Amino acid sequence: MAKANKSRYAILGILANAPESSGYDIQSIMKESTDFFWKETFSSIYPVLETLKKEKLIMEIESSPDGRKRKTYKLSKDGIKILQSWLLEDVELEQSRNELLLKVFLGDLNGIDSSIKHIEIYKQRISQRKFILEKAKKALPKKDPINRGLPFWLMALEFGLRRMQASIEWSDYALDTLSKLKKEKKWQNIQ
Amino acid sequence: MAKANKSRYAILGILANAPESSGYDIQSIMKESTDFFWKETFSSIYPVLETLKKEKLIMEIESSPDGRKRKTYKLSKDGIKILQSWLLEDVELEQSRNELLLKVFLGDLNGIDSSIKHIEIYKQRISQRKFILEKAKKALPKKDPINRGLPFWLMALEFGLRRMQASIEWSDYALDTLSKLKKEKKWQNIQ
DNA sequence: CGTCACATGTAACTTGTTACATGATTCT
DNA sequence: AGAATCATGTAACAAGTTACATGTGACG
Repeated sequence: MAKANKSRYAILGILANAPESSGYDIQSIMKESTDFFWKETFSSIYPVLETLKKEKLIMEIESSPDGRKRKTYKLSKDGIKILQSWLLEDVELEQSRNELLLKVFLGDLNGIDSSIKHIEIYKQRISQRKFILEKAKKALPKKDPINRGLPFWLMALEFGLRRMQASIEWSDYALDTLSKLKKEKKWQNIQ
Repeated sequence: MAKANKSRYAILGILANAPESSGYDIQSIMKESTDFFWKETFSSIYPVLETLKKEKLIMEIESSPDGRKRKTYKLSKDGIKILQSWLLEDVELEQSRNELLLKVFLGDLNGIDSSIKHIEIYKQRISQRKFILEKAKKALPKKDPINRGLPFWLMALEFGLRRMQASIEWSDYALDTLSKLKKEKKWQNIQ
């Protein structure tokens, strides 16, 4: 079976929660919410929006010309149906590549210092992201107190936070292991 | 800049550690070791091998015709250089999509039971994978006691184990949250 | 004799990314 | 006036996946 186009469901999903959004809005909303587990670029959003319109899963809303030329959309009944049936389908487990791990795995080809550097940078970046997510979590309940989707967003957030925490702890363990290895002379001066 | 072809480095890396491997071997080795963070299919391995040969980064080894027709390869000096300089380059942080989280995030569109089901399946699958990884970890030191790459592989393994553990714990938390939500009547019978 | 593991590849397709291209409005 | 943000798109390219296609050797 051909790979399913999942961008469309993400876009339908955003549109379901935030009708009268434009392509630009969709990207902004994703940046504020789904960014750490799902991103779309304009180059994918606009064509998908076009396709969805042709398939009558979304409808363009006539906008009062309030200045900017925006095209805004909302879901059609078919769109809701399609989205909901996708939500019911079993999840395909993501099988992503992890370049850091590949480099760590091949670390013996390259000297320990290089691995240490990679992991330090990695730890820093993840910590930054975690910080941003923590801020988002704190801001959340005030921002949108009666939003039905709130507990679901929190759950997703929590997933990110816990995984990031695990990654940070792993970084510390790995850095520790590497510095011990480095002290054992046999690991030094490898090229 | 165009996206770098990373398959080539993974393949070079395997070949560096296991010279005289064939495309088939490379896939088997990856299946046994890098599988949880890096996979290649035959459809990518064979063409990449061909390209690498043309670029003189690997060389085909004349094999004694010991029955099966296999093409085996080893790195050239240039191949080693290219691989090592890639290993030194900063890691590009993976930004993968997580379909489960997208469905969790949009959970309010679809009733709680669906989310529960997704997460239960997810937890099961991750637990299975973790079990496999744990077995690999236990088997490791006996299998290859003087392998220089061993501590690096262990580090990668440990990353997988910790992340999976975090995912499992998150699953429990999420299932708990959902079952509480479900008890609050207001969340029931949503369509 | 049949099946599993070994073994190598091609073709078609989907998808996503990067770079390119353009222009309006709001804010300072 | 200039910068930032709003706003929408196209074109070219790279990469990976699935399905297709074929054949051998070992083992029970």
